Amino acid sequence: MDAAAAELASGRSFDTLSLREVAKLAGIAPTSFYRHFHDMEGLGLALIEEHGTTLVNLMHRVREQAAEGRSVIRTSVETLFDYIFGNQGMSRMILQESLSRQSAFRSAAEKLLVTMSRDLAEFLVWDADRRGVPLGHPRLAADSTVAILFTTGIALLDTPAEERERYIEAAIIKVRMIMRGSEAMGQA
Amino acid sequence: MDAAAAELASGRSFDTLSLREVAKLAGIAPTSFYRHFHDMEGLGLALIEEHGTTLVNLMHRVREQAAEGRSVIRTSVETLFDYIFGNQGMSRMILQESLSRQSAFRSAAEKLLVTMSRDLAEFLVWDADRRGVPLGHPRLAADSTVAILFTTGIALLDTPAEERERYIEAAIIKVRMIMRGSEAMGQA
DNA sequence: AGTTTCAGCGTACACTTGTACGCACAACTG
DNA sequence: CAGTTGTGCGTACAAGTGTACGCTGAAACT
Repeated sequence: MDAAAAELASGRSFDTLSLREVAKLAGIAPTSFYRHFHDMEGLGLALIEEHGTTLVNLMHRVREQAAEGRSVIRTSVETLFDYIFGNQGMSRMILQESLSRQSAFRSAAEKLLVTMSRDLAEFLVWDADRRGVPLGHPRLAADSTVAILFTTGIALLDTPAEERERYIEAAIIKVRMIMRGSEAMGQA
Repeated sequence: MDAAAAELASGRSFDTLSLREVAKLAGIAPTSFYRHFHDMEGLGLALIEEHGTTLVNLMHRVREQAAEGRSVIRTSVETLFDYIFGNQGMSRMILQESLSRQSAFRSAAEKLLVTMSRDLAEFLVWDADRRGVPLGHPRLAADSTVAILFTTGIALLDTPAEERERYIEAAIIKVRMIMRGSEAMGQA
């Protein structure tokens, strides 16, 4: 799994990755691969699974901590972007597979994004209630936010360092814009 | 190009597509491929180029026509989704490549999305002026809209027919939400 | 102590891949 | 009519692919 993740991080797409290659990088014989996974598909699913739970837990924790103090939006965006930066290969893979054709990968990746969206929606509703500001279509707002953050985050990876700060600020504005829109729709 | 597009439409990802395979599907010998493209990369770029200009022109025309009568948002969303449906393979490829590692593909795909976003922003500003409603961060609003529409559109492809209508309505609400947010930010 | 399970290995096979080379024929161009 | 250019072909090769088969030795049970 480490070998595959490392190769993904260096830009390779998962389906150009061969069983033999992964085995060689992991320092085992090609045939020994089968002791661990039935397939390359098995490997891919295990990778998505692992990073998925990590990511979901991470965002959970961030929202709990951020409630006391700084802007939740800013903290969440920055944390997610940090994670994407630290796990470039996997993040790219998850988003790309969620856009692929019906397959085990696509289901796994989509499940993760849906979970993140559902969790975020739950938080948004709770937070809006607390502030007494009704939201319109909170689930759709969360959906949009997750989509925007992932696409922006991935795009950020190949952006020259000096422009990154500007892009992150732009992402924060985008999220705020969605929230404002949702609030406006909640009042109507 | 037709052979490759057909294969993409059936769910294959571009980089699992081999030169020999494309040649066979096109009914020519593998070596004849080189008479047309220097590379598989050449083929891919030509495909993106072709569909890119088609798509940009299509959206242009839709906005001109839609100005007289129906909701611009609704018409644009429906037209774009129709295009994505009619060109599943290419649409998927463009979006996936825009999320890949720095490469010729990624540049080409990104260029297309940026163009669409710029065009949309231009229209939004013009339309907002006309209605006397100032927009906040129109360029970011357009960015978000394009991202949302493409990701939603691709996701729609593998959605059972009976749920599609609901998803399309959801996409329209998402876009309206962004517009409302942009307007709210424009007033502040 | 005896047995089972686990994780590794080498060899082998049939298949696919990109591409170098040189030849053949059509369609234009002068 | 001679020549150039564009598009096609078959053959060949070295490299890489997934996986079947059966062997090993260590670790973990019973």
